[in-house]
Amino acid sequence: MSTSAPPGNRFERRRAETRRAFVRAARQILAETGDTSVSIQAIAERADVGFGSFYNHFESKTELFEAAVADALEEFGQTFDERLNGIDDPAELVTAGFRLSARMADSHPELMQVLRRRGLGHLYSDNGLATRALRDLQVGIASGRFTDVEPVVALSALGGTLLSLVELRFARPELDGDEAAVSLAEMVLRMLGVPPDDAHEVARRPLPDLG
Amino acid sequence: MSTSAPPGNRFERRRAETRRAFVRAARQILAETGDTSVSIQAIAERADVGFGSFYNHFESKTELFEAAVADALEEFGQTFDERLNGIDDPAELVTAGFRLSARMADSHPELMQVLRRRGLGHLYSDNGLATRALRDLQVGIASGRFTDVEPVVALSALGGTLLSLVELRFARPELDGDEAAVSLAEMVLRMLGVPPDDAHEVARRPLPDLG
DNA sequence: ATTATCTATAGATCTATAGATAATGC
DNA sequence: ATTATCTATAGATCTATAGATAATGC
Repeated sequence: MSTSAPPGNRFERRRAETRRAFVRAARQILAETGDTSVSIQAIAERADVGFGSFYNHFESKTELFEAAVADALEEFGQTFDERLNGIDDPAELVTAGFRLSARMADSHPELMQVLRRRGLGHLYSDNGLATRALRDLQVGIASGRFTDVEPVVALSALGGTLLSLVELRFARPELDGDEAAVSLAEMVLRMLGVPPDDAHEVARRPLPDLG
Repeated sequence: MSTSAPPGNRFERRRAETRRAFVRAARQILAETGDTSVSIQAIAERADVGFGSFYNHFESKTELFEAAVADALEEFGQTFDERLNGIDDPAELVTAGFRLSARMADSHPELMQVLRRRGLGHLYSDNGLATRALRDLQVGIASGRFTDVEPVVALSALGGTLLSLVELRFARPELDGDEAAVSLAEMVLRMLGVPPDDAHEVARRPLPDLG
């Protein structure tokens, strides 16, 4: 039983590390300029990895950037899982998710910029995030917490508003992010059929430590 | 008084036409693949214009694609102005705007794909669309039709949900677009503080011909 | 012995410009 | 006479690969 080593032998780990370096560099580029016409050479330099290695891991730049977006979505989803587990009320989950996202725009700008630039295109792809959100929505509908909504349309609206919050955080950094998140979450709860009074209260309920 | 000629002499019109050809080609590319790393040569070919002409109009590809997005937003805004003028109730405007957008995803796919790929980044820039939406929101707030919302946050949510509807249209073409638009508009109205019963009724009210 | 990484490079492609051509104004 | 467009091209850059090197497995 090894103490901390990831799976695979040293060879495979080394290979995986090179791949990760490429993905990390691609994520940085997506976050900073979003300009995917950058040369493979420039990406390899940023990754501090030999140029030719690229072809051991990816067939094209497109493939690399796809992997980078998937990686960012995965990390975002995992952060949600870690921070929001234990919240049972779907309405509270929405609020907490929005507030956490606003916070992450400050604490994890690189990750959130990727989301901002590429998130919309993955609203309905079957990444962990969309699946998870749909499940939470269905729980809320089944329990009667959410009413008068169709799951797919609600997923659409939830994703769109979340992205617009992220966009708002970056476009208007002078605004109070948490306040905007609470305000938007309240609106989204009403949208999901939560009575206005409840929505107001739930959105402002103290939340577990979001880290 | 000339019959149909746009402003400027023939020279200027010819010049303007070349520029338009570039913008049109750039819009097509944004709609089809969104891959802005396409070569200037390829763009010029698609525009059926000499390659060197590019530099008479734009300093860089980025500048061209910015112009292309602005052009699409402008056209979208003008379509709204044409089709939705005469609708006084801000709540009805929201519904009509959503339904019109869903329809345009079918009738003007090229335009709407540009919006889908680049719209989020222009939610808060001062293009005619955002300005117009903010004005309508403020009218609604002033008249009491919309309640419990902050204008900027509401603008954010409105833009995000609209984009998610467009995304939905393209990602799930098998769904009934108008139905989804009505359903989402109803949710958005609740979000804007319209009482659920009203929201249900208004979203389904017969609308003036949207063309 | 095997396999990934790295370096070097051929060939393809792209950008930006210079100079020729064509269209229009006056 | 003026100005935009077009063609041709120099120089820069990029991609994809071949072959050398380094790291690890067995």
